[in-house]
Amino acid sequence: MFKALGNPHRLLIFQRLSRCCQPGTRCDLEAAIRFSVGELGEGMEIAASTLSHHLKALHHAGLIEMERQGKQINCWIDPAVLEKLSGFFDPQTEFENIGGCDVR
Amino acid sequence: MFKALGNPHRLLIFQRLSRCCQPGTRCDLEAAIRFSVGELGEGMEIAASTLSHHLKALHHAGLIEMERQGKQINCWIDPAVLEKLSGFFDPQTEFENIGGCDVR
DNA sequence: TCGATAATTCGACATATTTCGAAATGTAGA
DNA sequence: TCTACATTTCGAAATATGTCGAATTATCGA
Repeated sequence: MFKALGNPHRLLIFQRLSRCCQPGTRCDLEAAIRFSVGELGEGMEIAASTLSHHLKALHHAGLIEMERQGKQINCWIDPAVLEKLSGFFDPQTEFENIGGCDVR
Repeated sequence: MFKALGNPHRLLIFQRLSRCCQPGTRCDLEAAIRFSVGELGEGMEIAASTLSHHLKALHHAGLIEMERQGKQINCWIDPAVLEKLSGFFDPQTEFENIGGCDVR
């Protein structure tokens, strides 16, 4: 997961998807902010194929979810992933691997 | 920082240093667990030069502190780094760059 | 069915990363 | 001062990553 976040383009994509709810609100899967692949690439000077490659890496790492919605593919972050990641840096929390996460 | 944590050896080193205090205890700089370079490499089948290289990368990323203590060099994590990193994954927290952190 | 739009797969290439061993540096103790 | 120990610096080599353009797949609407 950290390897996936270690690339500037992928980190930016992840950050765009991270702002999943308004301040004072609690995040849930339904409220999770969603962007299509094309929208995520806006402002990033990167070829479509490269963008696709990065999204695949993020998904493969278990960081983002993807689902086709008509012509486009929507991406979002499961709030549980954010909680797990946050907990990783808390010495009091015991870290466990997350579902779709690709561990070698 | 995530790029630095993205390597399995470096992540292991970071995790060893992360358990900075006992459950129920609050972490502080004094209580931070410290390991020498040699101790950190124990059990990792890696050349000393490679270990040194990884430690340098972690330090350069602002993840660990290093200080010579006689013949050896001690390493530890500033608890503030753990809090910052934890906060990065909290949508309610505004993330700011940390002191020694190397941003490009 | 055909064309347009959205995204992915593939192959190629330049650049980065990981790793090692040999040599160098810094420190403590005999 | 000389030696042993701990660690770093310096190339060099193998492997991995990031990037692109061209071709392909999937879906919608005329």
